[in-house]
Amino acid sequence: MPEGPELHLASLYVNKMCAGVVFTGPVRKSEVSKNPDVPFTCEAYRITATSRGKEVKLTLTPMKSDDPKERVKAGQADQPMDIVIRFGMSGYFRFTTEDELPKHAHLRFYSKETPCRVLSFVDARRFGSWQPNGTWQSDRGPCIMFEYKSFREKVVSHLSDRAFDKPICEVLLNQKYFNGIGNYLRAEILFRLNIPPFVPARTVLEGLESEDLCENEKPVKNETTDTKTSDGAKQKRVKGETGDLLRLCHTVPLEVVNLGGKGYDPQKTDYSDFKAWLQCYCVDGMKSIGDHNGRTMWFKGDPGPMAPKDSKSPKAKKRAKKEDGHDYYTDKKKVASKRSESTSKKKQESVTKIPKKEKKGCPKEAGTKRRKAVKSREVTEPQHEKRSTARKRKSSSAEPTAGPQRRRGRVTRQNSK
DNA sequence: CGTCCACGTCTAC
DNA sequence: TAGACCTGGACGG
Repeated sequence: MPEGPELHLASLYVNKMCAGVVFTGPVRKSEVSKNPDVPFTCEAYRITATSRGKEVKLTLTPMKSDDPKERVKAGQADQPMDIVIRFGMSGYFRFTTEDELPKHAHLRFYSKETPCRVLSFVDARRFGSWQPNGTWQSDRGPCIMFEYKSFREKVVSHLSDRAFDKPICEVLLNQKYFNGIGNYLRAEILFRLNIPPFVPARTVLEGLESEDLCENEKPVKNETTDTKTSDGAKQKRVKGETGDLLRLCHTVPLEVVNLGGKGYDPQKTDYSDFKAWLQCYCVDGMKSIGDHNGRTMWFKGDPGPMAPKDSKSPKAKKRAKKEDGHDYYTDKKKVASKRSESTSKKKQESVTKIPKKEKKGCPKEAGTKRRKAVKSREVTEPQHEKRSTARKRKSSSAEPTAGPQRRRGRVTRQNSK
């Protein structure tokens, strides 16, 4: 469960489950983990957590002891220790009894209770990592959810950085500026504003103010914001009910936090609320192509000018290792797209592939009905906005029109040229 | 059974 | 800009 919202929900989970619980002894690591040992042991300590972007920090705090001398002799901690954890693609926390330890529980903290319980950092793929006595990774930027002001200022004041030469969808994954945004969030955010994913990032971001004028506005109605029609330059007309791109990098993740559940976690029972929340990522009827790093970008409509010509894919990798020298036959697969057209106008359509049957890789609803999207046409019709919670769930089964609609329009494609 | 795909970094040619 | 690093679920044959 890896994007900002999931990491934050994980920290809330730890604080809730471990409130009042006393832990004891050494912190234990699985045999198979290549991460460092955590040199901490204490007769009695507590655990609390905080999150920042895509990292969680656990703080182990020794409880007061009547006999400091004894403690020191026993090699016990008397000072708190912070452990900074990154979740990789599959990390999460679980608090269980000792005999219910989840498979892949790579870092464990034991409680002092008698049927003892264990707080585990579970990580099936082991892409996650931790650092004892750690600090927030220095090259990661401010948290998009809880350090919004500095996050925004940092982006706006660094637009000349070459990092912004790339397509906006790829820049959104750059943790130096967007700490907490991941693959599903970038799709949902760009979708809400109808921004083509492969448009140069700087083009989309320049003109945004370092201060979010939206912040102190009420529910903000159709605040249409003027536009200093005064010839040249940018006209700020941002804002609307939604806000600009940077603001959505803050509010959209918070929506997931407010869903409660566990965010992206197909195995979870309350995963359906999250699935119902998704409007674009893995949604039927949406398009998807691999970006320049081989990550799947989900979107609707125009891919934008910087879309990969020949959708790359780090797939097509390991080819038989038999022996035969000749096998530079290695890749093919999605190169299936026609080659037609060619120069002149960049008509896409060859790059975008619409899900034929079921998209692999996107978790199906276990047991329940799948989410159907408006396959026929894209809804342009204003629906009744009804924000609020996604408590409904269920959303009637056979509803063919339960999908994502709600186009807000107003793209604000500024830029000069 | 085998292939493809997955919420993310990392480092090496 | 490729791989490497991993496990496991969904599909296809």
